[in-house]
Amino acid sequence: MGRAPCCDKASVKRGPWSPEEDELLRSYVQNHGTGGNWIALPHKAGLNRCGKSCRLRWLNYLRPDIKHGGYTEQEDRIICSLYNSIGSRWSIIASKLPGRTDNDVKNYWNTKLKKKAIVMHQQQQEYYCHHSGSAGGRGRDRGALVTTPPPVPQSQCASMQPSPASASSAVTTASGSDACSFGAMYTSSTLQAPVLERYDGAAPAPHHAPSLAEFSPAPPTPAGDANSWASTMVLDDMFLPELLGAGEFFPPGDVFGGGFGPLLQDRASLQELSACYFPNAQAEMWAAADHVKPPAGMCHSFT
DNA sequence: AATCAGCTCAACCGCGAAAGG
DNA sequence: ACCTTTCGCGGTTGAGCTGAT
Repeated sequence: MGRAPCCDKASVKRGPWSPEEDELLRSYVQNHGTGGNWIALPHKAGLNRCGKSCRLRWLNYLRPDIKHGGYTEQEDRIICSLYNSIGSRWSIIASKLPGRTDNDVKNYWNTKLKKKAIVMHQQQQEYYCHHSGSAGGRGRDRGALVTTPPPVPQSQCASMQPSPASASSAVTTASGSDACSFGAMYTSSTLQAPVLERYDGAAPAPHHAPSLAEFSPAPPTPAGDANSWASTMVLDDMFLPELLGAGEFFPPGDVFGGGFGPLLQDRASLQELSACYFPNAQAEMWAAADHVKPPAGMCHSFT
């Protein structure tokens, strides 16, 4: 037997909201708040709507300070960076983007950003396929902890496992293309069987910023080109630790902490979030870097 | 002008988690 | 400890829009 519906779907209005309904809901919430009970709210507000529908309408559309459309390139990068790190945890991603809702971010990703990222990934895979003999050099000489995926032949793309990010989600429905796109970036299922490798090459120059040509699957493309943008976007995520200097908390080059670096307001949050979503990887890092101690009281604000 | 395909995004659905009795 | 109710989340759907043919 299935779960009882939250309301009688036959008797409540469904579909698009009218301006009158919007005004009713807006004025009620502004005057009375939600009262902590969305189920009872529509009746009190004089709306013939399901409580869940009211909640969704308020959160995604009527709430003040909501921004619609007009995503900046920085927001694009944040979304892609977080998606790489934690997968489709849209509420968390949206919480790092003031004025954006999880639904909005999710739609934006599904309709626009994903395509850009896939184009980038396809280029990158071609590169790895053609340079598989030197795959170990991916991490480059940065003295950094990085995940070290084996080169992924394009023919294996369809059968790839979900990325670690997707695996971290309770609802894992990553499509083959998604898994292919992002699994190949940070593969080897860090959550299930962490494989962290330390590269102990020559010490890098301080704040060494890898050039796109050094890592890119394709020759640098003209500025403004979509592929160039996509490549830069994801590559930034891998090297964000350097950009933000997160090495004090995380071993330099850590892709997990790095992805969140510029997004969180303080480094404690950065560390906390990383530990919550990648406990195995975090333990590895603590073990590998004796100057990093696991703090008490993890996962208060992100789970 | 008509038709079609692709895209966008608001809204819905169902599930797990959390809260409360 | 258990059950019920509610919340919050992520995936999916479909109506409307837009551009191509």
